[in-house]
Amino acid sequence: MKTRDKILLSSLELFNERGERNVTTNHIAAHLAISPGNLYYHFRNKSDIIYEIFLEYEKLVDYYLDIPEDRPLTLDDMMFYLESVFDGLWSYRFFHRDLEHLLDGDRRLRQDYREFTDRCLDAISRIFEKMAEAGIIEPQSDELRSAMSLNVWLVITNWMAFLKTAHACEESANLTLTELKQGIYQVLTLEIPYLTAAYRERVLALREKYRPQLPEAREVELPVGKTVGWNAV
Amino acid sequence: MKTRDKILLSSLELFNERGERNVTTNHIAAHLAISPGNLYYHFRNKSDIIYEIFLEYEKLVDYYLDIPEDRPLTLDDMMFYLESVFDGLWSYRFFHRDLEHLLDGDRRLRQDYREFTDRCLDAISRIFEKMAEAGIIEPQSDELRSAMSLNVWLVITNWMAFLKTAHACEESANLTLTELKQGIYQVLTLEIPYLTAAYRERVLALREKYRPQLPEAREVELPVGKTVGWNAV
DNA sequence: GTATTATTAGAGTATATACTCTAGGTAGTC
DNA sequence: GACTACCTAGAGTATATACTCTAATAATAC
Repeated sequence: MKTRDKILLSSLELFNERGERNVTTNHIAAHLAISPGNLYYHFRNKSDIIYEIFLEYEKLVDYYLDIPEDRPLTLDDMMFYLESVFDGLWSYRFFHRDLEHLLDGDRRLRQDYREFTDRCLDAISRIFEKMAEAGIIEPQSDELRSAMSLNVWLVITNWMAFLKTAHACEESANLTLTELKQGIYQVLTLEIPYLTAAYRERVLALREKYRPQLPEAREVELPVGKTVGWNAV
Repeated sequence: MKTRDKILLSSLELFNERGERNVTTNHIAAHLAISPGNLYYHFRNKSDIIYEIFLEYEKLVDYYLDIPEDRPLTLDDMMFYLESVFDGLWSYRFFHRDLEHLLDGDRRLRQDYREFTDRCLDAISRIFEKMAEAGIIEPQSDELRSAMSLNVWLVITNWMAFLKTAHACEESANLTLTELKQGIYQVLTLEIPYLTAAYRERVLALREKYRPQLPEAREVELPVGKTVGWNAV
């Protein structure tokens, strides 16, 4: 593999593990056992590395969210979208973590990210529209669909932050893809009231698969008698 | 005012304006025209300052979310909760911005914040419960109510980040309280399908008051023909 | 007044971070 | 073999940041 690609790969890996804020260009170089000078031969600065990684992320999500216009959507499609989006979120999880700071440091990125968000919101809205056409959910007004889509976006993009801050016990350490995908449970919660009678039971069954499990570690840690909070029933 | 209080006040102000990451203890001291030594006489370190500010924030929100158990809830109550929570969010807006990093730097804060989140989620859930008792929304299962409350929390706490990243045009600069409160529109969107016939129209009317206005600046900046994205109808 | 305590100034330090610069190596081509 | 384009090493730098230390000053107690 070319050094340039190795730098991108290692950067992504370190960013995801430790957070962009805690990874310096020197760390990246050290991790690859190359010199800082070498790294800076391939990239003008740290922002450039981040920007290139964003372009990959963007490409991936755009690919996932390409909605077929020649056929109706199925439940399988919907689950594929959800699974894919959370996979993408996982692979580039450093990105939404320090988003605000990243955008403050790079105008291009800010502009591109805004357009990216707009595209995603349009895609979510379009998915809802086609789900209504397919009889999975009741049709909604454009306005409601837009607002709903935005709520879906907020839940999706911030589920990880919630896990890391409110949920994780120690040091926000080892989060798993499985835990992340419990966000699908939350997204499907948003859809429940709009489901048609024909599909309601099937979607609820799918949703059950993502229901968060009570983490043992946490229960042990809590004082006896205390509620488990967000997960309590 | 005592120097100690002045430090807390200035820190909050600077953190809110520039983000915690961009404000050093030296900045705070300079802003107050005191010496770094003086600042460190009053606080052991930067984390201590942040922690004290968090305690204030926590106290404020706990006060707002104190739910009266001796009478039913009204629509006015609900709007008061929403307005208050967003006011609090505004006053301490630096906090949710760099939350993850702040928690990584202070164990006490991590623990306290987790308990704070749990309390807030319980409060939201309790509000839904009492709104059902008051006939404003249809009653829901415990499980659904918990999941809903969590979604409400996600929307509330991340609405500002959305505005700053996806919405703001330049440098995520001047955000106003009014814009922030458009988050109420999003929260009420979550409630719509559960509203009872008796209250539906009234809540929808309240919601309209918070509907986001198309920002002129943004439309001008966009290429002709491009959709406005999250706000498009 | 004197002793004690609380407060403040301000120079200074250890560490880190993004990034530069020069010199040299390597691979392919004619 | 020499020319060229690409790649790499590694020491070095300017700046920043959180924090310390000492000495001086103000406030208070007795």
